[in-house]
Amino acid sequence: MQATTTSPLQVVSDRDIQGAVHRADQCALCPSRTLCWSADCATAQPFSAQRLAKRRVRRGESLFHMGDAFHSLYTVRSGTFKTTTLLEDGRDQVTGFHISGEILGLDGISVQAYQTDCVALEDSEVCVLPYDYVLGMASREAGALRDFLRMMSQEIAREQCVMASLGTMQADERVAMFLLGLSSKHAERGLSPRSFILRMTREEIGSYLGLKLETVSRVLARFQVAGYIQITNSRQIELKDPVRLRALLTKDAQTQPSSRALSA
Amino acid sequence: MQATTTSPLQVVSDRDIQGAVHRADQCALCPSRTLCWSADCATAQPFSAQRLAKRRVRRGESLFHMGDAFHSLYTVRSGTFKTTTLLEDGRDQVTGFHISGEILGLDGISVQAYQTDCVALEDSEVCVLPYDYVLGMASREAGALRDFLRMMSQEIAREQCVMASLGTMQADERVAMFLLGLSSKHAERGLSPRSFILRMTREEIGSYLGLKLETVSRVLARFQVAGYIQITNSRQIELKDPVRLRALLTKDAQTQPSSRALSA
DNA sequence: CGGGGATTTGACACATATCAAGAGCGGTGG
DNA sequence: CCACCGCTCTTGATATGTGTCAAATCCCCG
Repeated sequence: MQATTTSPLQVVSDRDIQGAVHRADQCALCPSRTLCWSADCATAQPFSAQRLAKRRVRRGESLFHMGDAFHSLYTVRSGTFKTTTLLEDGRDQVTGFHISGEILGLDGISVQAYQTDCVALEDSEVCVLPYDYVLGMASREAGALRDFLRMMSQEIAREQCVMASLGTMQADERVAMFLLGLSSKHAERGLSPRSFILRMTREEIGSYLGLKLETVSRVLARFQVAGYIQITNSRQIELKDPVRLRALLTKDAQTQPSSRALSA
Repeated sequence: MQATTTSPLQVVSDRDIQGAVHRADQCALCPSRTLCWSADCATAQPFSAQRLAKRRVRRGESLFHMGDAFHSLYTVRSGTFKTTTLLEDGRDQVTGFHISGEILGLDGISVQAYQTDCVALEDSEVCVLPYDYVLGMASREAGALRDFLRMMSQEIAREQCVMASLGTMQADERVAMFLLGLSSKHAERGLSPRSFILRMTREEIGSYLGLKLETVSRVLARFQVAGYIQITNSRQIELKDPVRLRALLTKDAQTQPSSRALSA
């Protein structure tokens, strides 16, 4: 705990200082190293003098709230987060689930206030990237700028993908896409793409996919009966047949079993 | 037409050279000046030496295709564009409508290839922003970097908003939000927020909102009967009662007329 | 003036929401 | 250790919003 050390970081809030500071070289051990933008930075420009604060967020706690003043971005070091938006009439919707290596808070830049709530779904840890620091980094280091823009662009593309699924797919396809998306995220991180734990509730999945929790539950049940997946204790998922699961997304009406066939 | 002039721009493709070049000071007259990122740049750093190519895109023509190599961003000078994604099974979905001052192509940065198709809905014109030029600009000018990140962040936030509407709203609300969104875009540009032309078809609106064209048509018809809007020639829209239209979005079940009430 | 896409409108089907009840599970406290 | 509580999840019966199919009209464009 060297939170009192003089630091080049200008806008680290009190809450952000809570966690221990760590050196860039520790990023070499970070599980999200190859995915983490700040780790890339560390490679591009040795900034061992720099210190990035970490912050722990326990299950159910918020990393930031909608409307909070925007000062920092965060990269997930460990754990899982959900981001949600609150609609005018009180309903809210999950806009994303995020695990190690992903950047949180990008939507806050435009209005200098976070546009979403961000809550940990399990005990988690993030790196704090003060925005001033990010801007400075991006100005000085062409590589950092490029990487950062790439991540923002990726987020835009990801959301377009979700929009497409919400707009054109039916329940079976949405859930299949959701499971396969989780699977490939895990694969990118060297974790098993076939077996993982759902850290979110059926309701949260439904909110993300524009479905009700009962529908999510029923679809998962059908997938299990069809032998596509195996569910243990509601949360432990094993993809028994990723190929047929993926086929649900590319179905050309006539060649694929309809949802009715699945329910039979 | 000085397309043969030696230019500092490295990666302007042949197609991009088609249009006339123009000087930064012409941006002073650009209708999207206050919204256009490149115009802001012009203000921040005089770059009268720089030349930005323009490009005309006629109704129905593509500005870029999904999968095309990514070299440039574009800002809309005049006209209207739609961006669409193609799903694996052939269905496609409109992910956005764009008018003057908006930036196109942001999703291409991450993979260096456009992730969407972009088609003009009427004869239109764009400024070409070669990405190398944008990167250079962002490195040299702190203000340009900030503005650019702000626009990307805004795009992320916009998409989150659409996701929320696709996920939780029903047809009436989606269409109301769509109309009000168009209205405020027009207001930002000093155009009438009450009266404007829909440059897109019912099918394109439906695709954007995750509805079928018939549903869009029916909702608009109900809105007209209810006195919320006035439609002339299918495409000319006048918002007769924006307040009640907005109230549809904030409805607390009991106080608002249901969709059934509207249809009666 | 003709033709073809866009739009409207109706009847009906169906996927998903809604409502409801019960089971499973983990945590907590006696 | 067990009993209880609350939350999550499952499953069934029914309701309903929207999709689907079809036909007629409109209107823009050549």
